[in-house]
Amino acid sequence: MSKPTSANRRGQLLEAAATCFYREGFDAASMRAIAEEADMRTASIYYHFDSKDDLLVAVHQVALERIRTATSAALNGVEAPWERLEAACAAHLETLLTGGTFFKAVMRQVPSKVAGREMIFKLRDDYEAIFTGLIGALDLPAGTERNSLRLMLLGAMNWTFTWWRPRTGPAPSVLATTFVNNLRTGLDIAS
Amino acid sequence: MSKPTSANRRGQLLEAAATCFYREGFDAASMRAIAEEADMRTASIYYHFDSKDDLLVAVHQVALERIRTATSAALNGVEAPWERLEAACAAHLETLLTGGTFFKAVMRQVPSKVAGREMIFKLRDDYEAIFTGLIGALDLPAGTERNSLRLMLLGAMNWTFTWWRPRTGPAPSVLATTFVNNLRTGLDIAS
DNA sequence: GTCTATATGCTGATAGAC
DNA sequence: GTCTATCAGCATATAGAC
Repeated sequence: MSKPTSANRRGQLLEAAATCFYREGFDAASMRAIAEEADMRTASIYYHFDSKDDLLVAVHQVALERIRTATSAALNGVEAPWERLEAACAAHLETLLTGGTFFKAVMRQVPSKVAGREMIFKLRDDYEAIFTGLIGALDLPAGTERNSLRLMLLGAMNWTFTWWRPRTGPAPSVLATTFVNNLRTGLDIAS
Repeated sequence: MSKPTSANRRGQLLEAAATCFYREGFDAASMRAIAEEADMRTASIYYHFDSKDDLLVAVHQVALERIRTATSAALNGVEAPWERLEAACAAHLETLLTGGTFFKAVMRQVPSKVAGREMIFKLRDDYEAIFTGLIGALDLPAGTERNSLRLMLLGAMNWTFTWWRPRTGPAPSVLATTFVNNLRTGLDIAS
């Protein structure tokens, strides 16, 4: 039982792949670099995964499953619609910014030639549906574009990884409160 | 005068590079593909640019200079602070979404190993300073985080290229109005 | 300015021993 | 399950003719 098994090496490999994909980008990350990060030889990867593209899809599956769980869990016991949205944003940003390289590897443009691209988009869409539900539950002014609102909020959040830095950046939960409050309360004091 | 000159071929090459960088991503775009797109041989590129990295920096220089000009021009004759912000957002989105592949090639994560990375960040920061100014001119509620507000708005806008599609997506100017109004007027009707 | 030809190294992936 | 060894192809970049 203490010998390497397919299962535990697979997880280790996924972590290594996520790290390399995040650090260098998918195309620039070589199978050799991933193997080294996972402390094995290049050929051994192919026992666990059929191809580099497969590895990218698998990283997305794990990452989006984890962030979906975290965001859903943050909603437990929160009742008011705006508080629920804020809780979900806090969990999303917390996971994205401080949850490890896994998520930063995933919240970016998908390479155009990857086999399994459609699968990756589906996984992402499934996760983002949580926010469609939360925004659907809000009592909004007549004529508010809920779809644009969701994309605006997700865009603001997913762009944070381009500028946020561990020590100097605002705490993810503070950022979530700021973003949601900027939308909730009007910023134009003259109106 | 009708012969190829350094100047006109250079521009053609930059367009070709932007197209390839956008379509395939920087790392996946090969010098061969760029050469083919520009209708020349690979070796000829090196007469105009020293390296692939140089080409990326040059694409950024042209793109950011153009979008800076467009956004600045949109402010002419607009006086009210919120209207100025909206006009700038409309110009930004218009250029980004319908101004050609140049801009979509630029508004994305910068590859980590590119020489001239710092220059690219500087160019981007210089452009984004326009928005720092516009948000600085707004009369906002006490305690509003202007920096977070800028990053939120730029994030929402720069993320649009991941989901916006020419025929089905909302017009850029409509999108700008929606984004700015979502911030300007409070969305929480109970407050 | 653009070409042909090529140097040199790295790529993803496979074969087959252990 | 992991290894060594290797394949075939493509990468950026250069040399030098025209």
